[in-house]
Amino acid sequence: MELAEAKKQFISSWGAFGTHWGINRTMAQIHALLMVSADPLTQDDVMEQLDVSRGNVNMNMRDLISWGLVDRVILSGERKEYFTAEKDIWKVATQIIKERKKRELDPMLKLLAQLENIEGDKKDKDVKQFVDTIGGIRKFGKQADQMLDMMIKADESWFLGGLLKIFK
Amino acid sequence: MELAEAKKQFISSWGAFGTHWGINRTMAQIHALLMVSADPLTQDDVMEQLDVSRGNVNMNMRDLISWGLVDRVILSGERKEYFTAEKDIWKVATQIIKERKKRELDPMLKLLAQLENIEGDKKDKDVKQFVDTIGGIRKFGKQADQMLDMMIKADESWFLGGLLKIFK
DNA sequence: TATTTCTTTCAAAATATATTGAAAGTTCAA
DNA sequence: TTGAACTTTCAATATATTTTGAAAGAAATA
Repeated sequence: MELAEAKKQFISSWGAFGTHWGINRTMAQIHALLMVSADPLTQDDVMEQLDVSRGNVNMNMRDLISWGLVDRVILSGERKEYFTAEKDIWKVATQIIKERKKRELDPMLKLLAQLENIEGDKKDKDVKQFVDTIGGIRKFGKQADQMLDMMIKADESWFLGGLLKIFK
Repeated sequence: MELAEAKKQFISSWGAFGTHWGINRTMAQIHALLMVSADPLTQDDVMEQLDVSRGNVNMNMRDLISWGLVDRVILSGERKEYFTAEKDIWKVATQIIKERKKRELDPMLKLLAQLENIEGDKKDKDVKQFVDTIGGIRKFGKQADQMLDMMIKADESWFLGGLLKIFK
């Protein structure tokens, strides 16, 4: 397979993959394109290579920056802005974990804590089932939260090397 | 807060949460409803409590069953079908991991393996960047795959108790 | 077998999400 | 300043996804 063809396939698959995880296709594709590009790209480069509009690129690029996955780069002597993506996948993963935790897990845990304190007879089977389910989810969520915090602080070699031995 | 109000809030939040992870709102809400219901429910129960149509309930219920998160239950002497959800959140999580791995991670790893074998001069910086990025993602994906396999096989107490000590 | 009860299907409609592109905004060099 | 080069915004449009509901299908009962 040629480089150009392989790039296309990767970008397309990364886009489809993203849609299964609540990320819009174009955003995932821009991310994929930047990850496999050796040099920073301009908005026009991205527009051309992915065949999408200027506004689309601009908005999704901003979103990627807010996720901490893409950076603006100013090349000296150049007027245009360039964009580049973190290519170390461990850093990408921990960054995504960090953001999703902040945006989704933490608020969910907050809500669950509130819901656990409902009024009503704990002997009632409906009340009991509710409290048990919410309690179980919350306990699990808290453990996950701690585990993810540790992943964020750890470094890649820990994940690649050490972890497996521990699990055996 | 009353039980009814708390249930509503949980169902609504679980639905919103789902949409951030590529799961449609109604499917997530049905799942939430069944998780906090002490007894199995019929399609009509779900239609009424979530205020959605019969067809919608039917299709999403089928989907939940295919994910292994909901089971059909026949109550003896009853004509109607009932539905119930697994309430142990550890089992829910491992089931979701198992399915997503099969549906998404495994095919992605297969593709990455193909993409790594591109033709072209490895000295070329574009070729090099592509191969490096794809290789890094693949290596990471394989480790994640193994780690998730172990989680699937492990039991909840391992996650709740043992893991944390290991991480220190 | 006919009738009732319940389940499934799927085309059409409704809704939600993503995309476009032109206009407005900004920055910088001359 | 002016205007060329570049970026951002956002209402309108297009696309994708979800939902509805009525009709068809199945299964149990009389």
